[in-house]
Amino acid sequence: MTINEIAKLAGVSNAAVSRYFNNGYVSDEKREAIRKVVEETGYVPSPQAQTLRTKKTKLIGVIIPRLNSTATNLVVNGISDRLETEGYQLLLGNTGDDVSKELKYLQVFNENRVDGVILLSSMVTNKHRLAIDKLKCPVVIIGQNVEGCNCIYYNDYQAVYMVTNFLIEKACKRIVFIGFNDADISNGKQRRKGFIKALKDAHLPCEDSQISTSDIKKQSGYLIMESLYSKYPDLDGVVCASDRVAVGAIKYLQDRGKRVPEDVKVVGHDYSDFSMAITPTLTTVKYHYEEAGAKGAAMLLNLIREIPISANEVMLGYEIIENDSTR
Amino acid sequence: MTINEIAKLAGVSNAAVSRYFNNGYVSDEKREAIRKVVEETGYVPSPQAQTLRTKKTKLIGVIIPRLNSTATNLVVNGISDRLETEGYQLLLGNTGDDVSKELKYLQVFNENRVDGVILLSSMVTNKHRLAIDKLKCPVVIIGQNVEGCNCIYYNDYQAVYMVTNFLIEKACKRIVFIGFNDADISNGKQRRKGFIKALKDAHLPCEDSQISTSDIKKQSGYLIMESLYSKYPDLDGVVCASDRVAVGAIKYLQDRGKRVPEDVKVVGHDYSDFSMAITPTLTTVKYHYEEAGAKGAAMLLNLIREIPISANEVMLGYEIIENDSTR
DNA sequence: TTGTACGCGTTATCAT
DNA sequence: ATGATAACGCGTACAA
Repeated sequence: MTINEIAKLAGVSNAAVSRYFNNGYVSDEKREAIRKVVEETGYVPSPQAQTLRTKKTKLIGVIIPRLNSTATNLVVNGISDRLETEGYQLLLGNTGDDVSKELKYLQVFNENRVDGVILLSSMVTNKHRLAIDKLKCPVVIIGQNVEGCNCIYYNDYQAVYMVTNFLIEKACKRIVFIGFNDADISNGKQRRKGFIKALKDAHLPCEDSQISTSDIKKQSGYLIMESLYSKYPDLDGVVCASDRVAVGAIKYLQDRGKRVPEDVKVVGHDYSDFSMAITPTLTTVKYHYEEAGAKGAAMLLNLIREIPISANEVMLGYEIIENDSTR
Repeated sequence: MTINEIAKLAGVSNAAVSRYFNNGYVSDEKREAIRKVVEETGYVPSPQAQTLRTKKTKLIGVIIPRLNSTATNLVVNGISDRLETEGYQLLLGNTGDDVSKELKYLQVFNENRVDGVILLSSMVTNKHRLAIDKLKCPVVIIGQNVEGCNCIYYNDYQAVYMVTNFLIEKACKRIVFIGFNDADISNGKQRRKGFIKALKDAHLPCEDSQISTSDIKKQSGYLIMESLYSKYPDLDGVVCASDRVAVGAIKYLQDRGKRVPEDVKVVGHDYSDFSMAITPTLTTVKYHYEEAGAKGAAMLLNLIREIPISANEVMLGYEIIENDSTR
């Protein structure tokens, strides 16, 4: 079904049908005739032919490492909700944790495939920067502060600073930190820095060996806690860079006969589903992921429409959710 | 950058460049000349113009209720991995749990927007069937057995039957079931049926009030367990249709002074992240979601390529993951 | 207000 | 093996 067939059926020219769908410079009678035929046939204009003419795809490329974390899910939901109301669709670039594919997708999305790109990368390198500069469409990065790029990110640094302070106020004296390993994300670094700053400001002991890193694997929270505990049997506070790790840590402490929160207070990060599921319920830090997605989408839309945006780098806040593990 | 500009730069005709990218009927010297120019310019053919000619979009529409469950994530990962290797991309239709949008997306995807559609619907109604029949491209449904449609689904019925038996073999005599509410999914029905059949086959008591349903909300597992316990203070086994509900149920039992698994054995469903995180670790049923995504994608590719497929309806197995909550 | 005619970038047909 | 050219479905400048 093409625009010409519709035109013939409605007894008008193809131009009239085109106008019917776009600017709308059509007399009432013809409009009605067209409407009827369109209704009957279920005709929908070919988006590819439209793109060929207009250079607009109404598509947004979204590059993600993998759909396996609450954070990613929420961000994508936020993006999707915002774009959907504007008639845009998401073209997914799932890299399966393969960083080289992030670059590949940046290239694939180049030549008029999408009107804009949202990148949820774990780590933006110089190669990324280069690929982004080559892009002909606007790009928004979510989750990291990359200088000179449009981005939405979280205040990891301050969040960890505050949550560590939170433990300090509850009279914790020997606090340890379980972060991400170095291969991981810049967020990890910020979180670690926040932890160190909080201890220093409170004049509490802060040795390198109080800080440990983990893979995001299953049992590692348990094992890391074991190692930390052997060094600091007097520890009374644990800050974890993720809820998953916190769960393992708590489990080790409990197996060891320590009571949480009476003997040791524990906080996690990211407000995952476990936080309410485990015993004791886990105090955690909630980032505004869905909002980040929505804000990123809104920023991208403005860039596409060449509407001036108020800020290229937007930092979002966080929220400390207090539960039983610190009471 | 267009194919004509490349042709001019390489000193050949546009047809030669086109052949270079497609069938490849080009002499070695010209091939090399083209390769060089393409390399230098970074030229990529316009997918829209290609589609206009070939009627192939290399896009697969994926309709999902929302990105908020492990199941959905895994299925989409499975789809994405399989399609990516074949040069297809995912066009996401996130309905935000609004069923009417499923129909909308089915229509949006119609007129040559995608080469095929994968539908992860919570419940396929007659309206869905109608919309699917109208589609000009093949459709695969994942997660439900819909007669006459291509689909991949799980053996919920047998899984619950087996896991209930599992409790029976461990000498449970009074087993209750917490399922989904009726508005939800056909899966819910199958799971309930499997439960009833297992009890009947074992000649155990099976009253209607042993079977309860829940929303997928936070605390409801806790509250439903409370209600069931008041009716059956002698209960010694609980089958839950989701891990989330199981967590709430266990919590209630523990608060009530019951020991899990010594006094009451509990099993969940879906092998979510909590299953290993809580105490006791949760025995659960794992469905092969990622495999379902991959198989669905493979089936769709065959349909698109008009390769005969061995079966239109594929049922996948499951796995009982035994943990401490039933030991 | 309406219709004709051209061009968007590509593939495919047809001569050569 | 190669190149000129028509055709895909649409939007729009232009003439009417």
